[in-house]
Amino acid sequence: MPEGHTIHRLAEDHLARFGGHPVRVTSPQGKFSDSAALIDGQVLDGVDAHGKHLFLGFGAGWVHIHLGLFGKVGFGDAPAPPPTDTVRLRIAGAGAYMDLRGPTTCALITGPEKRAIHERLGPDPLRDGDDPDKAWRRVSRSRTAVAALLMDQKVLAGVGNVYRAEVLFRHGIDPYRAGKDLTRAEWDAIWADLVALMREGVRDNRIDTVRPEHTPEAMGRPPRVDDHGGEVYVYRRATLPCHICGGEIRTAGLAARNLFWCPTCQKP
DNA sequence: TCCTTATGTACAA
DNA sequence: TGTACCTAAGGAC
Repeated sequence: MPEGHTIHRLAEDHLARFGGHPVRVTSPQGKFSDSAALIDGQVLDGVDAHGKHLFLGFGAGWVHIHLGLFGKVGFGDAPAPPPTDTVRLRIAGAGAYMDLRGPTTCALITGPEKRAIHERLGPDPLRDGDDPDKAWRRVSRSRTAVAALLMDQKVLAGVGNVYRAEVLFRHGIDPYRAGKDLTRAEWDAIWADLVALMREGVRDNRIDTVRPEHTPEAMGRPPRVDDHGGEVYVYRRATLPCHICGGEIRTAGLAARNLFWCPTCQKP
């Protein structure tokens, strides 16, 4: 379930549960066993997150985690139960444990390797001080559809399929519009909105994008929470009525992912 | 029990 | 553009 807000939240959660104390590190599934042995018993002394990349710092290096599409982190209270055979990484401390399953990446890397990852990622709305101008320089020169640019982690880090669909809806922007046809004001508004939405996402650990005046309650419709855990305008709402205009939400494939938008509220 | 689907990315052709 | 990879849940049989 990972967009950038999930990863930043995980960084905070790891620090809160394990920071400053030695932990047991194992790989019940086996693929991370050699590296786990190198950090087992060390102190978690720092965490970092950039886009969808999570970094856990130990004396021996950084554990680089990318959840991909299927990866999941589960926390629990100590004592940890026997792990199941799909647990790639288990970290167990005095009061809590975490199990990582199904990640695209779980690897022990060096400081320079970590730096190289930061260098190939675009600015992240959740990293204080990241510069939206860096993203604007690429967006404003590109003929690529803005919906594809928002998902390109080299342009902008942390936005995934939900935030891209929702932020374009909130700004009434057609997903197929070329990046170079966005105005500077539109880009600044999108960035500011992502900063606010994703910070809320970290705080609440879910994606909510519907403005108070558009909630079902405010619109006189029955209350509802979307089945991915938050309240949204268009994501996975294909063929359902738009919260604002009542027209049908449309879906189409774009860059191997499902795109959702309202053709009435997001005119070309 | 099998099939589909999913908030992602990398690499081959 | 297609395909491979990692896992689990839900729905169709």
